[in-house]
Amino acid sequence: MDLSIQQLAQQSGTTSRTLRHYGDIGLLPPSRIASNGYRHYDQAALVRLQRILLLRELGLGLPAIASVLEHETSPAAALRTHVDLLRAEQARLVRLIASVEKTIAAQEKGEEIMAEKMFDGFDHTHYKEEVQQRWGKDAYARSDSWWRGMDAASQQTWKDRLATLNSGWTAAAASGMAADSAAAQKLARRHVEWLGSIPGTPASTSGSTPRGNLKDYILGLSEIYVADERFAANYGGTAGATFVRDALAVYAEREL
Amino acid sequence: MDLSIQQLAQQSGTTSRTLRHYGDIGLLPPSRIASNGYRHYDQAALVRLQRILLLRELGLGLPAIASVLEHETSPAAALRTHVDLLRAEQARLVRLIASVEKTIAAQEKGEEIMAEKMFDGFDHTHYKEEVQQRWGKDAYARSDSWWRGMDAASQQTWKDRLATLNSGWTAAAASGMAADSAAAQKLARRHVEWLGSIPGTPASTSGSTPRGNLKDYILGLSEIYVADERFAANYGGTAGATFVRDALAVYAEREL
DNA sequence: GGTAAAGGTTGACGCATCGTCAATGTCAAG
DNA sequence: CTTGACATTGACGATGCGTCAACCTTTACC
Repeated sequence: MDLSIQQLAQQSGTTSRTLRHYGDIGLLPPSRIASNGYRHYDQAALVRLQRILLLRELGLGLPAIASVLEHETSPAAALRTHVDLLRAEQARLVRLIASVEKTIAAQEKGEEIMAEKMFDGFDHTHYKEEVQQRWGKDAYARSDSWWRGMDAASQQTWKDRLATLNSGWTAAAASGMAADSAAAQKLARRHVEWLGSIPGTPASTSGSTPRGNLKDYILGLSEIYVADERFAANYGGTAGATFVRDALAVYAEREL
Repeated sequence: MDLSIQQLAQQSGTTSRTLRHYGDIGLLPPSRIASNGYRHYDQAALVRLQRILLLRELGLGLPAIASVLEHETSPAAALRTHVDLLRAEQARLVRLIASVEKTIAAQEKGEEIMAEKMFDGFDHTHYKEEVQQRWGKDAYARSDSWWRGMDAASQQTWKDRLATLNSGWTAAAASGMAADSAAAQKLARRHVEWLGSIPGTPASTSGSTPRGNLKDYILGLSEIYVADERFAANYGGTAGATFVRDALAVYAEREL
């Protein structure tokens, strides 16, 4: 029951070029190569390909797919990580669209006047937004390789810290405590410290960026938590996200 | 008031490498090149750079930015097109996230059993979803260059057709007519024809893909209209989107 | 058996956007 | 004169294949 490369391509909905590429990078080697050089694939290869395509549809990169298939440890864990990345990207797009629409609206109001003033004020007024957007972009681009560069233990530690933080925030928000209470501020500090473990951001200690950036970064980030429902869901709803933002804002003003 | 490349980079928040790149591709040529080869930038260049960076933050690609800055005709129009593309990408992510979460949930329920059955049934059960997702991915990747490859007149024609369609659908849905009525079916036919003007999709006439794909493509697409609120907004709310889906489904079953 | 049409192979370039060396030149300061 | 900061021009890398190009095999038909 051998399949030729074209047959496999057609069955799975990809192209033969893609299959040769997967073969080249070792992601899906042909199960047999005939004496004339032709590639042949068996049923196992078909199944593997289907899994690859599924993971690809879910947005994983080819190296990530390879690592999932090799360390056959719980695809669910890999997917859970990935969904977080997707959410970050999704949140970025939400802000992006809002920002573009705001720009369009502003331009339509007074094209002539705005045309210059808008760009004049760019680096001052829009600074916070810029930080937000840049953060989203950079972080997503780097987080994947960063994440996969960690060993399993570090990954677990990182996720544990996140889980602890989230449950702490949720409980604090539900208890009705004040955002500037000692307990909330303690959470805020831990949150900022946790953020520091993500490289390539103003909060990362390895960066040589001045602290002024960090404050704006935290303030911008906390606004995202409120503005985007996806984050809000992590903190027990909009009220929870608002609480997180307020606590972070107080902390940023006081300590950064 | 000349600026060196480093000064400009620092002021604008980019890197000197980026500036040299922009110079190389002609997007932002240095206003003066000294006899020693050093680049120097004046105030006009700074303003231009700020506009470039703003557009980049909004997600435009460098060729798109160049075309906006050259044909200085209404940046709003360019942005409006872009926001549509962003929305498509955003919709794709929404579906992607939902899909990944569904996968995770399914896996957590019965890991051992599902692990194989899931992938067994992949190409049958998930085919529609695959079509949806692939459409979103491909379309976004290609639509930008496709769109910018058109002359202004063609762009206008295309947008007019879309606007006409949308208002037609909205009106039809509001009138309470049946999805299989003649008027609705006429709209559906026009809708499918309009879809054919987008290259790289099963609906495009230039493609040599068999008609079986087209039917699934249309069915998958119409589901998106309902599932995603962004599209629904185009058709006068969820009810409108449902109407569009039903009408397209009837059309697909009868004609494709 | 000849010939043409499919279908196969291995390169290798291209795309978008710079990051990141490498090798080298220039200028201001000690 | 030497050192160090700042400048230059290449050129590779990364992502995931699309798209030729040049060439060989197999199949089908006359």
